[in-house]
Amino acid sequence: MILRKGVRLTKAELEIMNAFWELGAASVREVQENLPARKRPAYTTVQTVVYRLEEKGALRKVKRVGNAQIFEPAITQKAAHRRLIDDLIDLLDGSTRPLMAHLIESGKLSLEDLREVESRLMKQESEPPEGGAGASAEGKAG
Amino acid sequence: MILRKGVRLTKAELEIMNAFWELGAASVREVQENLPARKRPAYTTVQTVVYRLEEKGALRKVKRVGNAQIFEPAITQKAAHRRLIDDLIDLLDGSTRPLMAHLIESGKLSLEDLREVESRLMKQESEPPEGGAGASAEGKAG
DNA sequence: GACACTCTACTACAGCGGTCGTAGAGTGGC
DNA sequence: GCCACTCTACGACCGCTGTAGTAGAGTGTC
Repeated sequence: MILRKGVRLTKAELEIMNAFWELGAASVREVQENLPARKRPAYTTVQTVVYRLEEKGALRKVKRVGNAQIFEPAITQKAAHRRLIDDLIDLLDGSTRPLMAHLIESGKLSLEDLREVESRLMKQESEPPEGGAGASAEGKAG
Repeated sequence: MILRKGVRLTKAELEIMNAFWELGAASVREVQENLPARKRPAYTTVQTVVYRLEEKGALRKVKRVGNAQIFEPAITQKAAHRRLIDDLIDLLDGSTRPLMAHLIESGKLSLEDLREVESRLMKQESEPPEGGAGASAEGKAG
């Protein structure tokens, strides 16, 4: 158990990762061109972030095409989101109450959402998970 | 309308703010001594963070006692939490789905929580908010 | 084999955040 | 009025992030 924290991604990194999760495996060039024009940084900016993501273990090199390196995600979007959410809950002292309360007040959560979630929860309670962690494609390769 | 974004607080800043929210008005010294021993940084570290919080508008000076400055929160804990949550949702592309899904899977959300939230939601729907923003004690004093 | 083009590798830099030290000003006690 | 103590004011440093430029290596085409 213990740490297995995964990778913490910043907003810009997440932007890049989103492209990879969409494209699968891709070159820096492809990713850069896939970014929405409004927030499309210079090629080398994307390149730098991609390299840092590789160092962090969020991307991995898979092959070369011409002289271009092709990368693919080494973590799932879900895992990345999990990390973000866990960090947030940590900041909120581990309580989900303020979170839920805010979601409701801001109208970001509808009754429908709730109902769906609720039914999932009930299903889960009758059929609890095994380990607790639920690792899948986390990437623990050093 | 428009921005009204409030203040973005980091983990360390939040730690300090927690002390202020607990203590009300306090000096740097009081805050530092109130921090749990494990994560109690040097006095000047707390001081620096407090000053930065004042610049950000999260704290304000209220008086002096001896030669010590007394600060108090200029934003509510709720507002700070709101900001954190909004930022997260933004990172999740505005969708609360992954958030809810994760909360359930991680067991951080119980059926009880859900039920409570649900009843609040229903109450709200029959009695919608007035302005939309719902500002309270946000602190817009220059 | 030379050229144009692309990609990599490296470097740079500014801003923020976390951390702290030091010098000097202010204050209270005697 | 002097001293010890406390607090402020300021500066410093490092790591991370966002952003980008430049030099040079690699590649495909003639």
